[in-house]
Amino acid sequence: MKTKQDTLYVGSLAKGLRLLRAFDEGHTDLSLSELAQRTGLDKSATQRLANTLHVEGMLDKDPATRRFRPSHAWLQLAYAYYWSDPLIGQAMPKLINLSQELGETVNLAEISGDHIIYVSRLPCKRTYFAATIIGRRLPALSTSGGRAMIATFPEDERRHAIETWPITPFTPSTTLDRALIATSIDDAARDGFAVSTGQMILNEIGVASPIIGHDGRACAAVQCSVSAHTWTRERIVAEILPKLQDTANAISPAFRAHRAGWD
Amino acid sequence: MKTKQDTLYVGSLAKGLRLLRAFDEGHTDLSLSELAQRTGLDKSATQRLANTLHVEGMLDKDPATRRFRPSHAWLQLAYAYYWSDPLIGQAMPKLINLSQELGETVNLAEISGDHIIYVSRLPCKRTYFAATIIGRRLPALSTSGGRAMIATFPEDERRHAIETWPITPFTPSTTLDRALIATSIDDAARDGFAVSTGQMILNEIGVASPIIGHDGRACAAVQCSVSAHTWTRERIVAEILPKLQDTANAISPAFRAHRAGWD
DNA sequence: CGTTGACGTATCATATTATGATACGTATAA
DNA sequence: TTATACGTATCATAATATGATACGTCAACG
Repeated sequence: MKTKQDTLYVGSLAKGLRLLRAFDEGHTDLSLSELAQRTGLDKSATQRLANTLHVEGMLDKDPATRRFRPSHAWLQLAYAYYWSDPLIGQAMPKLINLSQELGETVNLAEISGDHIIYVSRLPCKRTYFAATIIGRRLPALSTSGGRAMIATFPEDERRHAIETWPITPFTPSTTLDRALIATSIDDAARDGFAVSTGQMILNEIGVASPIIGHDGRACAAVQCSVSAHTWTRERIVAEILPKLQDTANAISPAFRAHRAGWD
Repeated sequence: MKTKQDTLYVGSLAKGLRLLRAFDEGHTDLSLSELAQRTGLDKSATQRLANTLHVEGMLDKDPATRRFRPSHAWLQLAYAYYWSDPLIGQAMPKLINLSQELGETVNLAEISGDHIIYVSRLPCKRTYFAATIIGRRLPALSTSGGRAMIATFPEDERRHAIETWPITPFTPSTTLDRALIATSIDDAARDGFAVSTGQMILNEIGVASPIIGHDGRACAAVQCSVSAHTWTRERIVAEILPKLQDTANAISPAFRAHRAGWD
């Protein structure tokens, strides 16, 4: 990996990207000062970079409050991403079928370092907002999708992930004990699917089945989230799992040959 | 608007953004040379900027082919966008209900200059890929959503849009005659909804109802696309339209007070 | 098998370009 | 009114991006 003092490294561009990344769920619109504060850049630099992003259409600016916001261009980037990811095109029609058959929310998650990221979501029921939008990153160890994927890794990688990947306590019932997670992943390796309960929000049950890539490793998972108020683990395994696994298995072969070793 | 030779304009950042925008549906992964060609930058600049984007995690790079691809970070930007757009949070639960009631694909479109952009899509049926992913921009005049929105504009703006906004012939039946489009928009102004047939793909009927913002102007629309093989205009008006309009009308008041004059 | 060309990579002297301290104008609150 | 915080504008300085150039590798071709 290149160091940041390299002659092949353009500092101004990197700083501009920091402005973009300053926006997140807790920071939906930012003033110039807030932007400077969050990026650690000084006021002048922030001013110039923010203005550039505004002129280039990457940031909207409220003329009254002078606050900046992500622009529609951010969605256009997502659009380009969707075309570039070979998995999406293969998976989308099958996911639509699945969500119609189940009548429950269906997600497609990919591994992204030690997190999973939701790349497609088909909400069928009212849930909390964050569960309805794409691009959300969650610690892989705390999600059914992440566990389903890790379960397909070779022994040493799997152990390394279980021991070192991050866990954030989202709810009181988020599993912090890595031994318990190891058990859950062992189960997933044996059964071919993973389950998580109450990891991200209370009374939520997630079940996921891996999409196997070119080398036997999963790089994605089909996942389904249901409420513990209306579902039991037994009913999930009986009614949801078969169709979920069929879908994941149908996507896997279509996906092979694509996506070798991008880093 | 600032000129590009301003001291408040950081050229390197703008050039970096051009690399990002070089990716689209027809260009899912690009080599260094292709990147240089598409951006008009010389080889050295492209090399440095692409390397920076790679180091910063904005571009993935295939170690074998040395080709660049959008990274998961592009979806994270979309995630941030969703939180920042006040309309989304209001609309999402209502859109989910609507799609469940109708059993047909439901979209949320916003106006973006002279185009519309799909910010949320809830596909229920198998359709072509581009119709299932967010961030797609289409000429406003050729879409039911765009027409529904334009119909809410004051007379002069409406006429200006009809006369000057772009039209791209996507299908043989795309309406190129602006007088016909004017009629369609007049109808929409009278009826409170707009219809389009075969504009983007053949045998597709779109129907849309505007979401009215703070000043009586629409800045978004709820839209539904169905197949002409299974639907007639009459049945659409009878069965789909009432629920579609209810949804749009339910979103409008919740949305007011937000989103003043961002540019 | 050697040649050619296309491409990705690396280097470096030059001056273009970003820098950030500073000062100004304005709105809000004390 | 005064004080404070913020967005905006300017400018001399030097840090940083520039792009011409050269090198290494691979594949196609004669």
